[in-house]
Amino acid sequence: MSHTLGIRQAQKQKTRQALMDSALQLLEHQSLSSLGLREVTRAVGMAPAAFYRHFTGTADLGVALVEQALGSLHDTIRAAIVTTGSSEERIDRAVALIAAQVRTHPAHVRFIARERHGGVAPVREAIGVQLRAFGDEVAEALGADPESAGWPPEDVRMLAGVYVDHMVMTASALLEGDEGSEEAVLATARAQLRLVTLGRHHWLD
Amino acid sequence: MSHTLGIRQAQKQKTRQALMDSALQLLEHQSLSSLGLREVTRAVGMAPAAFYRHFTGTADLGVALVEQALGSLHDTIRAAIVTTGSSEERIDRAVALIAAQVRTHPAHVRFIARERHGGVAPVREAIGVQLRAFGDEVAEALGADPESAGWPPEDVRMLAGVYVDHMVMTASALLEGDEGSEEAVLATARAQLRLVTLGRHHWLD
DNA sequence: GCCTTGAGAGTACGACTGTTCACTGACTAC
DNA sequence: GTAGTCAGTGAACAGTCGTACTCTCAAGGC
Repeated sequence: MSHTLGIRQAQKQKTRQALMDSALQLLEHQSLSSLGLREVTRAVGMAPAAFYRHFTGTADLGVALVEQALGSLHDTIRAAIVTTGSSEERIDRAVALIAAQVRTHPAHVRFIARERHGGVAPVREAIGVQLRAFGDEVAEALGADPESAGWPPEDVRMLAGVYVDHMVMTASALLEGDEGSEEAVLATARAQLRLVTLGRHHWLD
Repeated sequence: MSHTLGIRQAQKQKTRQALMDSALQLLEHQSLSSLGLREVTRAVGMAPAAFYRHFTGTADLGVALVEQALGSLHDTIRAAIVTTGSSEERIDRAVALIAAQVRTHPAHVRFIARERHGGVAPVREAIGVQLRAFGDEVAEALGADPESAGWPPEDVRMLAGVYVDHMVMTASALLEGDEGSEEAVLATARAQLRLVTLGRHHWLD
């Protein structure tokens, strides 16, 4: 599949990426429904009309951004679930993973948090699909865990939903707080996961 | 304090409310950062310049909407926490309360969910203040509960945060799903609360 | 090597935006 | 009763917006 693509295609993908990067930067201080097509092209330094060579409109660009922000995260998350160790260690690793993701890709995280309930329906839908996919994958991983033996599948899926929601909440909490409060947010996140883990241990009592 | 206010002031408050109502309606399909001042006045049927008699801009209007959407909810939530009964009964009542709130004021709930991480900083801040106040109030109510005896205050506050976050998540989940999936969302919400309650029982083990 | 393709430039269009200003006329204080 | 206050009007301002059009010219297929 990785056949070398021509100079032309390569250049097109490059400017497409430039459009997405500039858009992501502009979205730091506004939401997608107010992002102008001209605004993006101006930031990249090209004519407005050229935008249409890559996207049908800003909504389309938003969907592409969702793909980029969440598409590559599936394997990472799946791997995080199946790590071994005590509950405490696994919680630490999961929270550290979220913190790392927020630190390395803050703009992507902000975009997802902002547009998850934002005003652009296709983008909302795309994020919903991705998060539901995360939930399914986490549920599958949890189902394989011996601790989930005897659990009804819908309860496993419910628990997976808690983990995914908590991940999103923690990520956006990290963005909102000033950088000094990072450790406090992470400590709360760990405590919350401990609470859930405790409930999980006694679910079938 | 309830001294009859003149015809003039009454009329002003009336149009102010009309502006807020129209804005809320327009915000059903877009976010605040893309809401135009002219758009709102057009919906109300008055001249654009008159807007400034009531708000300094759309951000100011948004903050007023936050106040209206969440300001009156404090007593309701506080009352919901202190109800008696078994854990199961209390969970049912809490979830029913959320469902009722979403059913009676869907536009307000959508606005809060959308702008909580939206592109307008003052509005984000106002929502954050209100939700933190909810958390504090819930924490205070939880602290009075005999079940929380021996809990460190920060753990009580953490638990309160879980409840508030869960409330917001459930509310927005109700909005996203089609009306047929309401009972499924509520069932999941109840299960999640049961999980947290279970963890709560064993927190000090 | 030539012919086709297509990314991007440049220009122009009408519609819409936030903000200002002088104004009107119903209410209110005295 | 009269003078002043002030919510709302209507016109005008300079910008910005999305979109359509023709044009250019480097890359790629044959």
